[in-house]
Amino acid sequence: MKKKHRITLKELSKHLNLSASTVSRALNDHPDINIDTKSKVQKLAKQLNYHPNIFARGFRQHKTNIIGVIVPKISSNFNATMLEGILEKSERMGYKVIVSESENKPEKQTEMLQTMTQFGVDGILLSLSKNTNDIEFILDTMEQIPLVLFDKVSSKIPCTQVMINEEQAAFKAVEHLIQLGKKRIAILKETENTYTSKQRFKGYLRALETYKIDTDEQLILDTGNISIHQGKRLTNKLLSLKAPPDGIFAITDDCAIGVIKTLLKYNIKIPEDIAVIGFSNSYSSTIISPKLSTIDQPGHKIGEIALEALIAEIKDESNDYISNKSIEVKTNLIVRESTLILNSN
Amino acid sequence: MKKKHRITLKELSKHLNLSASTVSRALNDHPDINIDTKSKVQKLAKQLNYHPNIFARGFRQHKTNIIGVIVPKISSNFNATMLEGILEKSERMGYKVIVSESENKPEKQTEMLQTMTQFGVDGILLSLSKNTNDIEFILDTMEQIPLVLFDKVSSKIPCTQVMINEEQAAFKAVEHLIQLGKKRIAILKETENTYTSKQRFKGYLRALETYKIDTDEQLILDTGNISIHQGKRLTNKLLSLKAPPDGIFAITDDCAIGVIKTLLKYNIKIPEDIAVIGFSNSYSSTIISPKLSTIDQPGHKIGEIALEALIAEIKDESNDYISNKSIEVKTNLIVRESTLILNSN
DNA sequence: AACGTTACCGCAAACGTTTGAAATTTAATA
DNA sequence: TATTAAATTTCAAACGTTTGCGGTAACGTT
Repeated sequence: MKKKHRITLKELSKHLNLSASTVSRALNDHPDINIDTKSKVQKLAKQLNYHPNIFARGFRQHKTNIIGVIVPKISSNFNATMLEGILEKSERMGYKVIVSESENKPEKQTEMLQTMTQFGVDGILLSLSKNTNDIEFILDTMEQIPLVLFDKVSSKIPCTQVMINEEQAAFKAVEHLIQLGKKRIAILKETENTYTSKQRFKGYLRALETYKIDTDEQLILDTGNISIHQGKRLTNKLLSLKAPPDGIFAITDDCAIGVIKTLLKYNIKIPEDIAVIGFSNSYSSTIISPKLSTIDQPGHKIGEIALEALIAEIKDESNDYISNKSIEVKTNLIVRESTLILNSN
Repeated sequence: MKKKHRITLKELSKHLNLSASTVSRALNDHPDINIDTKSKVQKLAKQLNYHPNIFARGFRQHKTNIIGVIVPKISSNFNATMLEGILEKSERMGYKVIVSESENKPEKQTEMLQTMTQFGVDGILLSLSKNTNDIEFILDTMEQIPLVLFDKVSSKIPCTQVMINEEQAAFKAVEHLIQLGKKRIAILKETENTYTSKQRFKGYLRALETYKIDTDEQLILDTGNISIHQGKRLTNKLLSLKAPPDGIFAITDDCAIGVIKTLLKYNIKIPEDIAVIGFSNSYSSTIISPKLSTIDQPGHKIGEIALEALIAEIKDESNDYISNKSIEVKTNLIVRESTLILNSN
């Protein structure tokens, strides 16, 4: 299909009997240009529906006003929510966003990182894939263009990172269980020491310690690929214990849903016999019955803040200063039926 | 932050003692170039990590290899799934994708359409916002660049469209209910005549007609904003009928989930007393208990096909030929607990 | 009247690549 | 060997914009 002819600067300048440079400056509100000519130019530009050729401009200015976003999986609701935040903010800041997903494969992530830099994005927003062990390439691209990590971050990478305080959020979740009167609280976490899993586990431990509850190895379970299915499996394991738990903290909502489903299967009362809490405030957590208590992660906000931070770095002219601050976004405990014990006084 | 120097065509050509044009052609596998020089050039290019400046190229060639995608809401799981299909396919075809969402607001949609064309995308993939009444602007942009509609489409817009056969899918759903022995089947649809709602309603009617079941106005309910909440409300309405239904077809899974929740509240047996079927095969449909029967829409595939169709149009040199074919993607009936009647023989 | 300032505008180069046409080399044919 | 054809390479222009620098005109100041 043939594109329609689009009016150019030169043509515009001819219409006005001005030089292209003057028109360019007028359009860009350069102080050298008389206010009257400015308005004249801008008026005609609007009239003729002139729009600068973004490629000529980008070509000239060595910047694209495009930022790249890489997430593990775009169809995960939480990632999509963060993306919304990013999109909304970027639009307001005059940036375009190109997105892609690593499918949680480090190779794919490397590949995307590469194509994006090659493509010429001004900066990259990255949420780490699972099993990102080889940091090399990320460090490489960081030398080329600004990069900020969000959500799935790593302290090994020296750049600004935007995330929630996982440890504190997990602490809140477990504390909530304890305040319900629960004493034997299990945690379902990941085997691999992802940043997320590790931090949430730390929060779990600190909560127990704070409230003087002994940890019990039997109540600390982990699995490779945390999911509904694994939630079910681990719950079965917990139930076969001589002293089963009275509260379960699953580090993802999905896993917690698996927990609830098998608890229901055995007619175990939730939360009276066993209370359950998840993490994420996913949509499904409101569908399952009993509704799942969980930790709300403000995805939208994380996205917004990450984008802001990245743009700040893009605009920062200071040479190869590597900024390195962690920005933590607050979480909220959301109490629903799976931990809601009605006062029976 | 300062970007690293990237090697250019000229520099590369100097290294090789060749002209820039030869190098350019060698890299692009032009038949004029000797095979030996080609390989020599390509080797050094790789070695020096040469990558063409995308903007210089886009500038020169008047194309960007970027395609724009606009969906109503990116955090809707189904949209995200289609996006995955688009991303995957586009990557393989050498296109970048920039995405944005209209938030189901026609004004926003128009705005996005505009910025994308201005930006210079090679084509647009659009899933229509609700209440898109003013088609004017879409028609306008269609004159400028190729555009294909997907999922949320409209027969009023003369362009190629990729979608599921809504009518047939709805027919299947209702037929399934009928084959269960249900006679009084209600439908929960949208008040506004969206393409989707209208087609699904047609399928409902055709199924009843095919199986010689009279329609009953009382069983045809609609609501403005179809949702869990509305599903609950409408179910209450249905249950207060003198002759309540024995099957309910909700045109979205969310709505169907609302139905199930209130049915459970009144201890109505699903599916024995009332069977329920939804539409979409959303993640939640597997979370709710009983698990929801539904229609699977192959989102991934729709995305892929839509992208293919768009690229075909982009590459189509024929002038302003407006292609106008509908591509229908097959759906599958998914039977789960909410319509699963065990044979009691 | 001569000079310096200021305000405004145009010239021309530059960005990195592609591409039509011309130029050169090589091979093929008479 | 001369001539033509084919294969390979180079030249130079072009794409649309921005920007350093130089130029002009108008004005105020000595």
